[in-house]
Amino acid sequence: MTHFKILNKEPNWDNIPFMEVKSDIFCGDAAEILQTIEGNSVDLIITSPPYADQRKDTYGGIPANKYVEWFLPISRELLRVLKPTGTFVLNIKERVINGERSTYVMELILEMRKQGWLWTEEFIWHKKNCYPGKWPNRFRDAWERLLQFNKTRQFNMYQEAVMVPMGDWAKTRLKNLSKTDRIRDNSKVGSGFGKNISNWLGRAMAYPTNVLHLATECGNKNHSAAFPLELPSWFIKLFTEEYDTVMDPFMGSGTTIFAAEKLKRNSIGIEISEDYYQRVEKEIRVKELYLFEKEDDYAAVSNK
Amino acid sequence: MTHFKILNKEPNWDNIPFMEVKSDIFCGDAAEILQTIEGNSVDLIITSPPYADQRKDTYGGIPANKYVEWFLPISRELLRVLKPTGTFVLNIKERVINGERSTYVMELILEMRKQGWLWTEEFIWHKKNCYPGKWPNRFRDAWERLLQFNKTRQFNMYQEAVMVPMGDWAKTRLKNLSKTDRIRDNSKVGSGFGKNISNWLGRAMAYPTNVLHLATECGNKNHSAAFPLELPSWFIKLFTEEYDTVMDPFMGSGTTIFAAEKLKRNSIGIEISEDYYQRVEKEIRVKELYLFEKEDDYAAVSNK
DNA sequence: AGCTCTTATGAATCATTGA
DNA sequence: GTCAATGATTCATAAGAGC
Repeated sequence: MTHFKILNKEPNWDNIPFMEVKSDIFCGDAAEILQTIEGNSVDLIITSPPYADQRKDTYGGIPANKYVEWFLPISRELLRVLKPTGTFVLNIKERVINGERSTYVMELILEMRKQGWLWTEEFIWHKKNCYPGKWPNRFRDAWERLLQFNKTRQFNMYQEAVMVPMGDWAKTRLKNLSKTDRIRDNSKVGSGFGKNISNWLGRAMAYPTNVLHLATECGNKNHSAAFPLELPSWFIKLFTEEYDTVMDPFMGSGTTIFAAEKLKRNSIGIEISEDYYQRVEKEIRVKELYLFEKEDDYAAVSNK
Repeated sequence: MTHFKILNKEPNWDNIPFMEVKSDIFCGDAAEILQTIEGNSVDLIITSPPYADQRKDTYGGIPANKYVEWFLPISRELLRVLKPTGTFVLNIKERVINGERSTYVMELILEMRKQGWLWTEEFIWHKKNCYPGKWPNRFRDAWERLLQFNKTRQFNMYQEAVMVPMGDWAKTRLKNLSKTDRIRDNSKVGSGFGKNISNWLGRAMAYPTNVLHLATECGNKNHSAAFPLELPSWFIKLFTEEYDTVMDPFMGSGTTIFAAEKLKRNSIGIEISEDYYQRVEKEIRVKELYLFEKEDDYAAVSNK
């Protein structure tokens, strides 16, 4: 009954969303289901598609040399459903084949650009607790690509939503502004304590970089999530506002969908595996039940 | 006279190399000079060529759309001079052009594979102190690629040489090492953190991953190094043994050459800028002088 | 010696202006 | 219309100074 605790601590019910966002999930092939989705309707697509030759049981194991031609019809549909201001974040990493890194990711980027995608940025997900192991000619692989694609150069980005706490230096530095800071500032702004430094005042937060340090999910719930909840959460905060629509065409265990719900974004999920689909649907229903219970609690509270 | 201090503290001269390794440096165009180098003679090539449109003053700033065709003749020669067991580490990062990441690095990888290179691995250099800045649609760029290419699948790799301390105790111990301790240790063993410290650390060592966390060089003397000394040092230790040959066809300020000297590897450097070349040559001569002085000191000590 | 405090700056990127 | 030059923005790190 964890939620009762939460309820007791959070008596201001007005702020709690009640069925405000919805999660539409579909079971089926991504390329086909996508055709039923309205164009220019999605604010953020974030997904971790099956990597080549992996998860054979689920996706039939796309061979590395067929990967690009398999993905291109999907990325074409994604381009269609995405809003002009939207963003597509693709989590992917090439696997090692015969001692070499495979090149399908690079080929995919080049082909997607031909489709009209802009390859705006490549974030690095540094996996702090990557899989252990030892090989004679290779170290542990501790990073994955997070490729950012856009439809236009004018996409939405809400940088303030993902600012991180600043280091301790800020406090001391602001107390005693160094000579260099003054000089630099004066030379550029030319007016004593310029704009820059006043921006620093009272600021405890800094903008992040394009390197994300996240651990992989370690809680084993029988099914492994492609990425930790923080990963889609970070991009959802960065590229969408509340009540925007987030899509994951390879939903898997539903990490993206649950991150969206938590952040009050509508979401669309597609999953080909009946098993995964059922599990996510069940979890969504549990959440709905929780919300209904909360409605009862709300009535009880207002009766007091 | 800093080195006299070091000498006084370090009377055991036997461990110090005396002109054991040589550094051959050339001033000229890399593609041309390379043709004079013997085939199958180099154990490790590590370099940071000018990035597209970068370093215009030195290299004329190769445009992004000409980059691949500019580099391919060089990489062909590098393939020739590298030993079959050798490794080529290429430090590079694509720049942003018109809001998009440029694709020349990916195209280069694809073309180099056609030349016969194996694209074995991609290390990430996480630049902890990356360039500041703020833009409406982009975060600070905090990483660069370190592409590993090989001639054959049977390349030399000495993983034990780059093992890292494990656990918090080791970290704080390392952090608290005084400067003189580090210098003394380096000068004696010539291989990063040597005997003394590894004794303190005991057996608590782990293999690293393919993500390197290094700051860019700070407090430099007028000329900027492409990468910090630790970067070539790490790869030199990983891919070569003492008295092997290390090459940097874009020597720049000579970071790779000095790292090789310090680790007792022979080195070959090529640099097109007369200015950079002179500076490196001068520094090499200073080191030779230092070694001669040391010989005198040795005589003095043994007379006691 | 071991702290804290001070100082300097780095393969950057975007919007704007001027040729 | 293109293209080159300029100004504005800004944080983590290390070396050095001071106690």
